[in-house]
Amino acid sequence: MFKDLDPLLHSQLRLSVVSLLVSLEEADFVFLREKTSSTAGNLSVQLDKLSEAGYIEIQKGYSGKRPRTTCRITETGRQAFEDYVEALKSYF
Amino acid sequence: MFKDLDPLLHSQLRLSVVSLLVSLEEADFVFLREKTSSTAGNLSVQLDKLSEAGYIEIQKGYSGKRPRTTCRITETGRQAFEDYVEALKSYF
DNA sequence: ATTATTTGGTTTACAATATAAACTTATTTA
DNA sequence: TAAATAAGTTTATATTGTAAACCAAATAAT
Repeated sequence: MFKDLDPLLHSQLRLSVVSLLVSLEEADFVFLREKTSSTAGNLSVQLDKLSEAGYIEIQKGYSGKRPRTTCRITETGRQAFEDYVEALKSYF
Repeated sequence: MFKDLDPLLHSQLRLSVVSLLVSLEEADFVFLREKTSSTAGNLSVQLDKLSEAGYIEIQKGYSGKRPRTTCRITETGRQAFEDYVEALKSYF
């Protein structure tokens, strides 16, 4: 009847992040924080979860002297997003 | 950028219930429990929340001698569902 | 030169949620 | 009349989501 919704994506902030990464391929922490209007703390936690699940890859580097965390979606993450969108359709 | 998702509907079970009620107009507790594959306890709690928010109306009556709880969606609930679907589009 | 502020985060503590287990009350069935 | 089933509700627990507090480094102000 209703398809299960991946709990990892069924969260406003994580869904926003993945949604952005699906089209952008790469985005840094500050960009994501601004686009999602989230706090840094919350974003940090949610990025870790997505990373833990293998949905995104996180690279910590530097932009000049300032730290710069960049994220990109993985194939797993892209697939999960597609599945999520598909599953949602069963509710409408 | 991303529209806020009504937390009351952004829950698999509550969304399932509202989704059913939007097209069915009326459904009883047992029907909802079966269609959503939920436990009675969980369903009971979530129905209360939807009712509390004015998204559904709950009527407790009898079918013969057995108790029968029937639910129907309210105009508020129907509108909230539409808004939720609309908001979701901003993520895709 | 030292102090204060900003930047880019992470950790942690707390509040809210979701969920199932346990319970209740009434009704059949054995 | 005892056991099982039905239809829920209540309550306890585990999981989440979130922001506040924190930290380290860089830049700006005095």
